[in-house]
Amino acid sequence: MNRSFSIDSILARKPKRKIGEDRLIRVFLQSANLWRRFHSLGTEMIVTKSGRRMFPTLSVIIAGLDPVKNYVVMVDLECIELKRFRYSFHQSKWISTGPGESELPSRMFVHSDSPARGAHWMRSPVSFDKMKLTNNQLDNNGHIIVNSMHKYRPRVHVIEQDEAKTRHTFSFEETDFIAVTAYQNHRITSLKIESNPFAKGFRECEVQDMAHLQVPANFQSVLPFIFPYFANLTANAEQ
Amino acid sequence: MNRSFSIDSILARKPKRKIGEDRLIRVFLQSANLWRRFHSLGTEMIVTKSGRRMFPTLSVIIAGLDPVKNYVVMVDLECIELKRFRYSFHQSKWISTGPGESELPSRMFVHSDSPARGAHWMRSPVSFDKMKLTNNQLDNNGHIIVNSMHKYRPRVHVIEQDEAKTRHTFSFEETDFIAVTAYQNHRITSLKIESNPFAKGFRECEVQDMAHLQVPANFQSVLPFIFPYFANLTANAEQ
DNA sequence: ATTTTCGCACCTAGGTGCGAATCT
DNA sequence: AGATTCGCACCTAGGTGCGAAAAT
Repeated sequence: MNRSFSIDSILARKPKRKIGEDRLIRVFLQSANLWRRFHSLGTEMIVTKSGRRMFPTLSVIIAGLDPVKNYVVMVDLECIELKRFRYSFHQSKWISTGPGESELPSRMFVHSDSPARGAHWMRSPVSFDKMKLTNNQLDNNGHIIVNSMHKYRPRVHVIEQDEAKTRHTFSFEETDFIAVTAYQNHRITSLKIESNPFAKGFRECEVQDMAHLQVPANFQSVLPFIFPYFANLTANAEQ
Repeated sequence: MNRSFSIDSILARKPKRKIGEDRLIRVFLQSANLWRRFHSLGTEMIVTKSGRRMFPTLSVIIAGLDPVKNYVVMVDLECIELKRFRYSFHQSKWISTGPGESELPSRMFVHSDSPARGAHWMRSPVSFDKMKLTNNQLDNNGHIIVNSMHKYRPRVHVIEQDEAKTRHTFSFEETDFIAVTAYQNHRITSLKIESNPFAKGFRECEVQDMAHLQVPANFQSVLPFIFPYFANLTANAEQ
């Protein structure tokens, strides 16, 4: 059957979308499983004067950008509960202790690839591993300033570099964390040690069977190389 | 005395320069003294399959850019003598041995800050320390491909990101080098070891006076911690 | 005979939590 | 008492030339 359309109805149609218009930008969290393991325990992030990385690292996969348009990608921290927290070792949980610090707008961590075309951002996961948190309110190293014992949620911002500078913002509940100067929940400590390669030194290795170990035949010839080392240790200890 | 000008002579004058036009871009070599010490001996750069950094690092100070205009900064290598070289240990000098490989156009090392505004490039020295040289003609890590035993001169290119894409190219005689897979001139080796922090392990330290060193009092108590280590070494050696 | 490759010990540079000391 | 700081040992990650072995 043939269909006919009135001129009016045709003119009333929305214009076809132009390429690059009304795109649906999507952002997916990387390492979501690891984030969830921390989240279920109550994620803590160490914060220091000189700046400390986050672990897990915030890293996202971005889709739906215009490959040839330029974008700036950045992260900031939203203080998601305006109160101060304290960890009750007794109850093994965080309890709020009154209103928190008045929160200034968070600094932005601009990803160093910015600005770059959509094709670049979508080619591979975008990692914010260089981002550091500090509790130094006077920091001038460009680190993100937070208040210890407060709760934050990272936000990823994708800004189109045209006249409109349209901003798209994404965040993930799994990445909530409380800023601390020292870990409170020892389960968090354990999970960090277990999963962060840089903390491998604190992992409890499986105890090896050392029954077969013997003093090597050449041990005597090796001793002279050891003496200065220990002598040095002693000398230092005496200072 | 009054001077008069004919209408014609006034019309024949060049128009006044507009801001941002006909700028005199200048590029200065960093660490020029170090480069000259190598150059006077005949600089050699190690080249490997997996890629090797240059030392000294090519680093330049850029001046005369338009602060708000965008530029791309890149480096390539010009093969400056189309012949193959050989080091005569006898005469302690490089001698040419016939025509070299036919040289394909060099790959470009694009500085990772590109594109950026003139203000950014002029703010601090622009270092190409991430650039790596390879002799693998099939390299797909984006390293700069060179022929061993050939002579090169790095070129710095500054490209204006406008319609014209004007390219300005700079190079420095002090940065000439011969690509090698192993150092030929032992004076070059010595100067590399002396000046490259990563080669500190090969420096001849001043021999310390160890007369004061003695076996520490607690040496016996420490021994158990050493035994497994050496036993391990021996076990490995026997495998 | 000359040139290249490869594993290695030894570095630089910097990211971990620990625990004693200190601050508030 | 709770929160923070700081030096430290122990890691990751990767840039050095060495020297034996291999390739050409």
